[in-house]
Amino acid sequence: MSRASDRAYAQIRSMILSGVLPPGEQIREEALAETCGVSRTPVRDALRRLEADLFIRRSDTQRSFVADWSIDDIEDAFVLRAMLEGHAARRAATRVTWDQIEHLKTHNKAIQRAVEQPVADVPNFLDHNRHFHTIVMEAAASPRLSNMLGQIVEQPVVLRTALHYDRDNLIRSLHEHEELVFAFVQRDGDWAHAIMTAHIRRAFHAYSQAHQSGRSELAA
Amino acid sequence: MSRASDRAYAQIRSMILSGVLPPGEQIREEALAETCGVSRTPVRDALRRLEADLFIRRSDTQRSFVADWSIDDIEDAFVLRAMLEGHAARRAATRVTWDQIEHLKTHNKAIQRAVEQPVADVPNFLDHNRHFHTIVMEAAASPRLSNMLGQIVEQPVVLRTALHYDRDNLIRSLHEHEELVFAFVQRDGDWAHAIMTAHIRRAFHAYSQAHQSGRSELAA
DNA sequence: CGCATCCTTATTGTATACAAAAGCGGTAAG
DNA sequence: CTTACCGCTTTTGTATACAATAAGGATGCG
Repeated sequence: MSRASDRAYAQIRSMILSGVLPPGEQIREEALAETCGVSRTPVRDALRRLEADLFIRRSDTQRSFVADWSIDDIEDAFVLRAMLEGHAARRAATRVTWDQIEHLKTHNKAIQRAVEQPVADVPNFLDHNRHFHTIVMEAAASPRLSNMLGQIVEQPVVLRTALHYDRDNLIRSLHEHEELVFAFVQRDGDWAHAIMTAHIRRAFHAYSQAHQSGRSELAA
Repeated sequence: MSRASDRAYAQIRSMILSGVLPPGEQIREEALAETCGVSRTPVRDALRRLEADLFIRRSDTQRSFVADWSIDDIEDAFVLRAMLEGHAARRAATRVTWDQIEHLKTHNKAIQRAVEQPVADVPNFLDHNRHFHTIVMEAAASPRLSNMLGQIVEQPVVLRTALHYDRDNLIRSLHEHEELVFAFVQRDGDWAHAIMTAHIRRAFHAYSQAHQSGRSELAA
């Protein structure tokens, strides 16, 4: 898409995610335009998209505010993600190609290497984890499903989740990926669905626990 | 929202729904601006919203076209809608307030009146049907779910579906709504889920049949 | 005759100026 | 002391002009 409105979108989004624009903060188009070094026109464009993504809310009188994501909101997102990605896994089980299965195995091996490091290589874990899930979505062959998941799976949340993973969670995550591949090989959609649902819900509980124990640092 | 961009949105939307802008037609901002009697700015605003509503698609080079859905796309959307709205019904069953239940009953009575007309009053049917589903979504209390469903439930498809409903389908639809209210009163999430899933899938098959038998008129 | 490339034209993206509307504060009346 | 109203300031909405980019067609080369 267009350069200026894209930059504005990415920049405002990252400002929200990094906390520069805290939840509840009112958003003034002109101020953002100055920050991003563009005029209000592309900023307004970006705000529209961010509003559609639920990063921004508008009052009844057209004022924009940074959305406030409570832990409940995040659980909500995880529940939806579990449902959608479980559905994707079921579809994928009967559609995935042998070539895709090979790719999934390759990524799992890379994840294994990342986990087996003396200090777990989280960036690599995340990278291959993302590719793994992307391949599953491709195998599910439902553009709408991919599109919706893209909106729900906020990488910052994924990042925070993984950052708080202990080794046990990392290994469990890997094993779930491996099991999912087995289910694909067996063309067992129900099994794939169950594994993926459990995979996402375990991730939520890891996030939730880390978030609770990490409250003090946020409050400080 | 703002007057000009609202008028533009409503007008363009109705042009798409009425077929003045047929599927696949390229959209030129300036031409629409002239038609709506406003400048390009609010038209662009409206196009963004219509794009989010999937009334409009954009090519990789930023050209806008009236969306054209294949039957496979539509089935895909219906499957997702059944899943999401089924989930919403389950959540709603344990959260819906008595006040909301009263509203649901009111809309069902209005739907009944619309259906009982000598010639079914489809606009009224659609209007109260939409309100009914909106209340269910509100009762489900998941903003993300509402948001995603808003993207998936393509109003042109809903409209066409209802336009092709025969009286039998209209009555079945009403009965399903009534059953759903019963399930809510019983706080039976599983029942609500099942009814809603069946409701959506019946709608798909009605659409599918109407679409097939209606091909000739579209081709003409 | 086919195909690549450049040039023209059509269309979209961005900036700026101005208009409309909402918030805010002060003042005066009850 | 409260409240309603008025006008000033801030913020958003719209129009217009201009810049950038993509489509379509002509021209020249193989």
